[in-house]
Amino acid sequence: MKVLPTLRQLRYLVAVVERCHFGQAAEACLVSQSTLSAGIQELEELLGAPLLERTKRSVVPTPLGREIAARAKALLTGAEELVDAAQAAKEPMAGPLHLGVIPTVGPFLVPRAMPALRAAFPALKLYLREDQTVRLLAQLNAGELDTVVLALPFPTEDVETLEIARDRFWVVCPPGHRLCSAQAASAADMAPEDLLLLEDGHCLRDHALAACALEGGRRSAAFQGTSLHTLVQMVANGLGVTLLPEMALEAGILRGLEVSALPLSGEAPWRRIGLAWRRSSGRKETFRRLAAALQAEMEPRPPPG
Amino acid sequence: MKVLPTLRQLRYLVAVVERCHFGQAAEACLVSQSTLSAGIQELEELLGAPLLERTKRSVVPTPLGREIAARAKALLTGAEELVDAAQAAKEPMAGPLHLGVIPTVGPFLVPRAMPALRAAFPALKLYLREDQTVRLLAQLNAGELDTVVLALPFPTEDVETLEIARDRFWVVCPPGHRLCSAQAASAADMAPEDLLLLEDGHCLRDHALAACALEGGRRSAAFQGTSLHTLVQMVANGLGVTLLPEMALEAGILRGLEVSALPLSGEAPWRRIGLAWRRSSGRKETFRRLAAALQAEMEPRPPPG
DNA sequence: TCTGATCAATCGTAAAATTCGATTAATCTA
DNA sequence: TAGATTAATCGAATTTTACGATTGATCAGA
Repeated sequence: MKVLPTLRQLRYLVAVVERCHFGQAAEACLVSQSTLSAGIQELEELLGAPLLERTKRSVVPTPLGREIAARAKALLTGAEELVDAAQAAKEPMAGPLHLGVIPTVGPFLVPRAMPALRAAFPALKLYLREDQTVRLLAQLNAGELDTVVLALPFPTEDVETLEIARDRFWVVCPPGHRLCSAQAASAADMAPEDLLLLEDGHCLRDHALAACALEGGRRSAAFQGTSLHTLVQMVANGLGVTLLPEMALEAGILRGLEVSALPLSGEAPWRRIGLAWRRSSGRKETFRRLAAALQAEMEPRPPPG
Repeated sequence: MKVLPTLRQLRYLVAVVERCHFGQAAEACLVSQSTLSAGIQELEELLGAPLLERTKRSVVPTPLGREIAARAKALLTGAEELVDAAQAAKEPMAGPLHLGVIPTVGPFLVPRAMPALRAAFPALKLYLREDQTVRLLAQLNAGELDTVVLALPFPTEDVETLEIARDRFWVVCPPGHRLCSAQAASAADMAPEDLLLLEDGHCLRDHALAACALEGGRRSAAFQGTSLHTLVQMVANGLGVTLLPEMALEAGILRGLEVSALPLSGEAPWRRIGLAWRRSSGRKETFRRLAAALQAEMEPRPPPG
């Protein structure tokens, strides 16, 4: 049987490699600097190789140290997931849960669903974080988030998802615009328009373009907004038309504005919203129930004005 | 920061779940029964849930216990790989290495390549194990094997491979057979023959059939042999023809027998032999060098008689 | 129904480890 | 050069870990 390092030692290493500083690492690990120093040395002795380069006032991990630290971090995440699995087996809907949401969903889903979630799962301590898809997924994989609400599909493996809503696109145009009179707008209708979209990085941009069967490459930065509210203002000022997700309309994003909205028609004129979590997570039952609750909460409502 | 179990506790749990017996598990862990018992209880207390059902003379893991044990085993494997990575970074070609080989390669590759491997890597302690592909892969993923020599492709992910040889198929037929006079045999030539193959489970069976563009379903069990030597004997007795890999011929499998051999022609009349290892392994450099050495050793030789 | 055997839990004690605070040695800054 | 910062080292206190012996429960066979 092989001699293994302890998770404690590995935690010390990860802390030091992340901070390049013994004192700060020790503080983060809630131990004294001498304890952490000794732990690192134990690990280096066990592995028979230097993991850190101590040179003139700065600590730098060796290439091997970086490699070992990465493996160590994965092990620590796995150990946490193991504990989560035990906890969730007893009480799936209890304890802290770090939930990420993309910016084109968060402001509309959170106010709408949170009260019901709080009522249904009073023991669940929900910590919310809003960011773009790629960053949320990075945090998910780093174990900093437990689960994420985002638009499907997205480019990552090692993740499981459940769909919680289909969010129809609506075309929003200024008063008097040629599309206003129609019952719906087709993808073909959109091609000649000045289409206002969010800046790069927002998945809504790509999904909106896809729903219209359009390419995004040629669109200039001048037509990019930083939030859906900004886009609506630009439409109201006659700069063009935009596509908004139905949940934004249902949240009243057009209230008090002189613009018209009509549903997008076509093959699949919506984006799919889903809940995602690490394949290795220990709380899948928690996420399934959370997804079911979100799905119920996001059921389509009477069509928005 | 979450309180984590120790790897020691997890190792105890895995040992008990695998054996359903405290005493035997303690022996396997090289600790006393009381120590192991205490360790398990610590773990159950930490996780706040029973992992084992102690009932009348027998120990059975609870569903949660099984789940936790599976996760624990993965963590332990990961920790071993971490140690391997450190060791291999210092000396890639040193230490114990558990190598699996499929039965249609082992008897021909091992005698041929071992002496050179021993000479090239004297510090490498090679432990060999011969079994069929699926079992080798199971053992590879369980961490019981470090690397495996098998035929490509095979149905598994989480594994990296390098090709080490292309092993041509030869048609072996009894003296006076209609094919004997030809320079080579095509896939079409094989269709009407009584083709003798290994029994199910040997990947050589499937790859040989594929090289002839034939289906395996209709072949009866009566035409199945348990080893390549058996097949050759059956051919010598006039029961049909067979396909042998070139490395078997080079090893002299036909010596002293009244049979003829001619190369198979066609699109890809060979099987590909490769070295495989866990994607998460810490000894990739070791495997790359081993694959290179095996490849050099298995270079085609002057065509066999 | 007893008896001996088996098995996991428990207990008390010895050994080993972990931790901390204080100190040291080295390096950098003012 | 004095002071500040940082990681390593040391010694002592504490905690953890391990062991052997024992207990209590269950089972098999007489």
